[in-house]
Amino acid sequence: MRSNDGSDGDGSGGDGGAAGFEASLVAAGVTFDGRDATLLRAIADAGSVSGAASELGRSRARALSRLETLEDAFGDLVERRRGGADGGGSRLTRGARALLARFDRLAAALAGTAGAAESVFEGVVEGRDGELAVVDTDAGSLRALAVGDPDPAAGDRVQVSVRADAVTLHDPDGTPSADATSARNRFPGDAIGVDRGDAVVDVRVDVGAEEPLAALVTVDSADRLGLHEGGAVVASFKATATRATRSKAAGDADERTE
Amino acid sequence: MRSNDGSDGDGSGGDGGAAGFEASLVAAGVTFDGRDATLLRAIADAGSVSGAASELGRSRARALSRLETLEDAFGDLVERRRGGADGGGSRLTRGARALLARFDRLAAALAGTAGAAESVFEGVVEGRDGELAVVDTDAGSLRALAVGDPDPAAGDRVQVSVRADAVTLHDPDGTPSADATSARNRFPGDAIGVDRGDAVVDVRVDVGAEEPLAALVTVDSADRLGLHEGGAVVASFKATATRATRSKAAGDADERTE
DNA sequence: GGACGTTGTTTCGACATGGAAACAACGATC
DNA sequence: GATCGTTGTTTCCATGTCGAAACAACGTCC
Repeated sequence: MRSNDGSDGDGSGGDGGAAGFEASLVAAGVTFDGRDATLLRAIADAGSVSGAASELGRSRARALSRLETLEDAFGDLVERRRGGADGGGSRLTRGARALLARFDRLAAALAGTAGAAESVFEGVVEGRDGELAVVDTDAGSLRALAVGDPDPAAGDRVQVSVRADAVTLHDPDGTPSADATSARNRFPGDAIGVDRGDAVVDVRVDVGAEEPLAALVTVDSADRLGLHEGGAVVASFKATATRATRSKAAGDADERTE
Repeated sequence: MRSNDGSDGDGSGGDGGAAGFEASLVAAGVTFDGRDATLLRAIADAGSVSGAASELGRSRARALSRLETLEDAFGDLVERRRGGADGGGSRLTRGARALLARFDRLAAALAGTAGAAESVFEGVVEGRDGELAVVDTDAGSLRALAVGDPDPAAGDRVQVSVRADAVTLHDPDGTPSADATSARNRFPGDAIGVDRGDAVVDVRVDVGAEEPLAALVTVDSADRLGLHEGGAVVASFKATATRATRSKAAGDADERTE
């Protein structure tokens, strides 16, 4: 099992490179990326395609052409008016605003995902229960959502990932609530890393796997638990917040070239 | 507040289009995308760049050129050998395998995130406590991680998002555990949608906001709670699993064009 | 030494992308 | 009717991307 800290040194070059990643929406073979979002926003701000193109240092013909391509794939995005007061103008459709919102959410989700440490377990699927898979890992048996194409079947080697922000920590002597908590994956272990921020704490828990399980909790929670390095703790996370994907095969062919 | 079901009909065109989105890594102005990952994997499989290029229907010269560009940005990726047994060959470096792993994790995380319904609340930041923000929403006051660039400050209008898989449901008559649960955002409400799958249940909870809060729980949990449409339920989610980002301004200029 | 199959490099040509420029059309305003 | 500033459309040109093809170099194997 490995912990992946999403901000581990991608470098900071390039236009979108501050974050080290980019996300885009795809439909009908057309990609809606940050450049397209910028164009739509500039149109909304300027109230016209010509104003937006000028602002962005782009050719109006190309901007219009791009809008047509995007509209073919994503539906109407810009209402364009020729003549009239102000000579004409353009405004975003509801569809455009929805598309931008979706793009923003994707970007935010990615930023949230990339910024959140994620623990990865290696394991083997022991069985399936509908959308859930029971996976045997070094830390013990756990339940996870089977995702990917194709999703993992019994016997498959999988990688199980869980975000640090999905992990809840408990006092090992506490009485677990009888309601939803018994549907959670639970692992007792020892806190081997406790890094305090202003209001949140990064915790690493040795649950018996190769590498520690990462948890992100509030300072309030940590204090309430009396959390300290070396102390015993119980980590839990929902089955539905746990993902199992089939392990990828890259590198298997290396032995052939030796 | 809106719920965003990440799989809401993007269409299924294009190479990566089945999922409706793509993510890529960026370093030094160079983008590492699915096409690059496919090339690296084909090289590992074929044991040579020429074999890989042939398999992919690409020109060898371009594949080699692309590898050089990628290596300038991401470090050594392919060890290439000219002559020798088999005439030569190529193998992936550790760095290449790490890069592929990182790309896969990003893709998997995004797939996991996008496939999970996400509830979005509108709100205003009332105050900050280090990395956490206290946000006033229609559903009530909650705590969330302040993310984005710049991250939200007191007084900012924000969008608060929480994944359905981060939401835990409780019996309203149950005794909350005294440990970590009191650091959670908690909202009582009524289940207005209960859609059962084989092993997981999509639940929508009316918590008093404009749109319902989405939760993804196991069938076991739902049964244990006696969850049914119209029934009272308490929803909770960790502050550290909640994100607050500043609201975007697109569309504000629309009134100017009226 | 010749054969083999790879990497290394270059040239050519086709296609895609995108800015600059120009002409045409539109509808409100004066 | 003329003016204005937008949209609509087209052409031209420069740059970028990428496959096809060819020549060169390499090191093992026969």
